Amino acid sequence: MSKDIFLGYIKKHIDLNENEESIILSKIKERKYLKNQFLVQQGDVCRYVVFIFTGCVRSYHIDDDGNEHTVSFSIENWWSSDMGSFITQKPADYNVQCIEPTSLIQFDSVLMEELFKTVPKLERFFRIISQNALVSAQRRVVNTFSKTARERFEIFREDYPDLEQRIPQYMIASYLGVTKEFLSKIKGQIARE
Amino acid sequence: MSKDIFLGYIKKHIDLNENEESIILSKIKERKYLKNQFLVQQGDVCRYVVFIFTGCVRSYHIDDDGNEHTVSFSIENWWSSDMGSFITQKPADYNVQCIEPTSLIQFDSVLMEELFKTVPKLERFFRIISQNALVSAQRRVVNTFSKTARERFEIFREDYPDLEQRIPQYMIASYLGVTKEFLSKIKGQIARE
DNA sequence: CCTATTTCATAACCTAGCTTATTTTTCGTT
DNA sequence: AACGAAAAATAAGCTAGGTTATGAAATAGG
Repeated sequence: MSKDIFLGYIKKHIDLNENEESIILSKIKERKYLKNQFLVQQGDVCRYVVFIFTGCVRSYHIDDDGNEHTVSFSIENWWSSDMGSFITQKPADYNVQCIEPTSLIQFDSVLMEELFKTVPKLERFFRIISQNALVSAQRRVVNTFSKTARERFEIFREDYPDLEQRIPQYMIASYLGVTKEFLSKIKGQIARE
Repeated sequence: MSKDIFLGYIKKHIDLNENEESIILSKIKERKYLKNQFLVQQGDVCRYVVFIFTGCVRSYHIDDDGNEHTVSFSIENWWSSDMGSFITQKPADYNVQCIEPTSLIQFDSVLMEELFKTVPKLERFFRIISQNALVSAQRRVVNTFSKTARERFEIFREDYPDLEQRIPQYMIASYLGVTKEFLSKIKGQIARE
């Protein structure tokens, strides 16, 4: 059952006894979204952190010129949220949108604080998760500066194996920080080799 | 005294009783570095997370072409480390180097785990710190894609008020993701307005 | 105080990646 | 199956930012 996958994921990082497990399960909610539905919209306050069972979710920012910039893709057994908005409860900088039908587990921000009080170990869990996310965000900054668009595309393919087949190309371009036209050119180049 | 500043900083995020304070103080070490000394060198394992009292520290990666890319500057009352190396105890991706004489507090990775056991609240503290750092790293990715170099320079000036006067310009360029020549051009432009 | 080294400015030329536009392909809907 | 809309390919011309080179100014040591 899907909640076992979820607890299993947490237990990779911290130990939980049965009591703690049931407290956690009582505070979370399983939920399904259709393709294109939003978990958060830029400007709204983000109320949830989610853990994804199946499907795929994209976080992206729309800038003043109307261009989209993808912050992350989240797939099976990954987390997603607008963390800044979630922790401050201020308006979100990002849209978080399903690009496939998605089933997931939801952590409400209020219930999350309660959960931290009753199961303080979860602080450790989210510390570890957050540190890992920080490390990869920093690596992405460096890659953006030190690698060409083509190299970043190849890194994307390694980081997200076969996600390329599941999502439109313009989203990949907006993740790499190039235009869709230029990504198309890169693919042409690669194909011709 | 400087350790009070340090505890005060922690107490902005979590409450500590006197006992907890003294446990923390017993596990940390105050230390001074000279200008240009390294806290970590790329390839070594990072053993410390540090909290800076005075001075300034820069984290940067040297890529395969020998170019430097600055990940972050850390000044008074900020944290610094190669987080990826620190938590995995694998070789560091970054150099962490003092660009001024610096006095700081050091958390050793082994003592840190002990500290988490005796003062579990600290998990919460580092969760919050890490989430904040994550949020700003993600914002930096988006800015890199959505803003011009000049706009990023202006954001740098806001994010790090008057740091510009303290450090060489080529380091700022490597933080913005441009060459020092181009940053010099930008400054010329701004001056001419 | 003087010298050597590092840093900064400027400028000419070059290229990765952007813009705009057109055509083709794919996909969702009826 | 067939239509319209979204996505992808391709290409010509353009620009933000890189490269290379040279000289001037600031710093650090001795």
